[in-house]
Amino acid sequence: MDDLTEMLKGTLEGCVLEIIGSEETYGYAITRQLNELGFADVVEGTVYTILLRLERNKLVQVTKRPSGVGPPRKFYALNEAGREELAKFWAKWQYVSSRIDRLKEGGR
Amino acid sequence: MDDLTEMLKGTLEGCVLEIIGSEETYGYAITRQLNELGFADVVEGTVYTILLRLERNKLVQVTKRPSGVGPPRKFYALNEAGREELAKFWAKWQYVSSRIDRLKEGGR
DNA sequence: TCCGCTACTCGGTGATACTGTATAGCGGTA
DNA sequence: TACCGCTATACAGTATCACCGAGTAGCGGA
Repeated sequence: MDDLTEMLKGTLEGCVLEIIGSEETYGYAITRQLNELGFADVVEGTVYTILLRLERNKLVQVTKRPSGVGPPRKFYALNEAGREELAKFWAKWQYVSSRIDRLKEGGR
Repeated sequence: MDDLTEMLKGTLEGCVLEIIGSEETYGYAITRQLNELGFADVVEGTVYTILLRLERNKLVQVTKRPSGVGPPRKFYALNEAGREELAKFWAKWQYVSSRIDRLKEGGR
């Protein structure tokens, strides 16, 4: 599948929120998870910018822990604001994707 | 529904392509159609920038026709390259939306 | 000692939708 | 006549986002 970056704008952050929401985890692992999910071209730099933004917007709680296999990891967990943001994201996604699917089916 | 602009990045252009593909039409009418579809906050300026981009990228054929109720209209129709681009857009949409839905359902 | 994997940071880029303003044709009305 | 509202397009500037590339750094194995 060729370049998906434009289509991921506005949704990749939500995906990261969802991943964090289901389990406390860190940037490098999130990148690997996204790759396995089918977003093969998403690289570390992209995920880290999203994570720093989430931190700056106070949607996550951050805990640094030693790794054993490399530098320390920054673990992320959603706080209350983060959970609200995630719910809003899925509401938007539901709204937008249903309307685009309707357009696709010629329903208008 | 609050601001959808970020989520529409990368998809709004495809929606415009789809609308043009189903019927030769013009900017103002496309805006009204998008509004009725549920994209209530999309305004003329946004659609015109997309149309000018499509024209610049040679994905559409343009015909100017008098209106009777106002200034002349620029009617847009897809050419062969436009139809290919539209097919690619729907393939990407299918790919991305199915993966996001899977993430949403916790399938990973 | 070097390489590869793990792990994070940060300045800069390109694409996209949006904002705001300007221009302009047409009909109705005060 | 003057004005307003609807129709219709264009365009310069802005914000946001994902991405790129380079840098820093810990750890283990060849």
